[in-house]
Amino acid sequence: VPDFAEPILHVDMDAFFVEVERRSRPELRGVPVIVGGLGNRGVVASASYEARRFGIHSAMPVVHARRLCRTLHCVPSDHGRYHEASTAVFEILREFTPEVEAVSVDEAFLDVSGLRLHYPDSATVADAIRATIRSREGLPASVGIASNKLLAKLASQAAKPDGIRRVASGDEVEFLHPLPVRALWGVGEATHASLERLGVATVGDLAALPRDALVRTLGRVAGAHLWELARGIDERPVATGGEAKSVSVEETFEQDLSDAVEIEQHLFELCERLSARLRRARLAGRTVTIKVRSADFVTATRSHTLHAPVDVTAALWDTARALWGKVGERGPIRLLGVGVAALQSAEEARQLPLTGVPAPEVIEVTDRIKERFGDDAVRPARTVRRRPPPGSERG
DNA sequence: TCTGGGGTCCTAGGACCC
DNA sequence: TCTGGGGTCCTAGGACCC
Repeated sequence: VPDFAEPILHVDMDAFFVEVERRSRPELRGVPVIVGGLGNRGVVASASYEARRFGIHSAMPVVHARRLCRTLHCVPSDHGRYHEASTAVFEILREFTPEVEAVSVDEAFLDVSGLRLHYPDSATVADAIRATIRSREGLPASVGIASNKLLAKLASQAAKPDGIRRVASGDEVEFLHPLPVRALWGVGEATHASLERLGVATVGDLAALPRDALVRTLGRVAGAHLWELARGIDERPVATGGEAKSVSVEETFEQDLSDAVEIEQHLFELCERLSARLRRARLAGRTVTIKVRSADFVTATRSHTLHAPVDVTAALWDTARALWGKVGERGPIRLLGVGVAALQSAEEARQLPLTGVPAPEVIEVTDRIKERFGDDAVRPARTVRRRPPPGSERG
């Protein structure tokens, strides 16, 4: 049996968060909908195709989207549900082949070479995948089919919404060269601006540039990579597995924070959330980073690498507080974040004894209480606000 | 219009080591 | 007095992705 000529599939869920909401809320079908943060600083996370016709797109501030479409339905994000739906979709993909690379919560590459004894071609596999996701999960997916990841990804974009598109071997350059350079993986706003200055608008223009010129303007790795992509060359394999390299939490405040005590309380709460996520994932890490964005949107990071990996709040907090002291005065704060990198599994990372760290039994018990009754069920006294929240009687 | 949250990877300089 | 070559690790920032 000959190999498939186009063995790589890119499966991309259409308006994923919106479609998950629509399963349980029929009134959202066929109308302009966005899912996103609904606070005054929220942005669009997912927009229905009806909403996109108004010029609405991901990452756009919600207030702006509302102005573009008077009848827009705005739904607050519920990441727990999207995560569940994502798990179900990935289970379906892995029923077809174990060669699945998760790109994000709603996107994956598949190498379906191994199915050549069971299907006449990879397009038939793609049809079966789409039909299964539709019937079992009630969700639309688009699939791009090609000889490599770059082209499969671009093909799925061309297939959207709820479609399928194959780039036949031999037709790669014909498909690729008319596309705008911005469509290429790795060409963002900054690279696009640099390329525009070189007179590059399409992928075809890019392919006409000498390799040296690209490496000079974009750097060694990015330049060389882009030069190959412009020719349709992409030998990156579909990589399964892929362990997390960092874990982080961050929060943009409804109003910028100026009060030092309040800032420290938020930083502490972030350490708590991060610690809970690390332990749930059975991970610990050595490099702690804090992120601070001031009112003018300028972002600074400070990081410190410890001798031993940590996962408990107290250890994260000790380091985060010391890093906060290194940031210096920068006026009102818009965002705070805490992250951990240089990860190891918690089992191999036996922690050194640290002062102020609660006994393992205490941590285990509070984790179990939170699993059962929610994250707010047990909290350190430090995270209790000094002023009562609006509407509460005693605080 | 005014810019979320969670990630990955690259670059560049400095410290440090052989 | 003038001071190599190469490697790793750490830190800060930035581009990019969904």
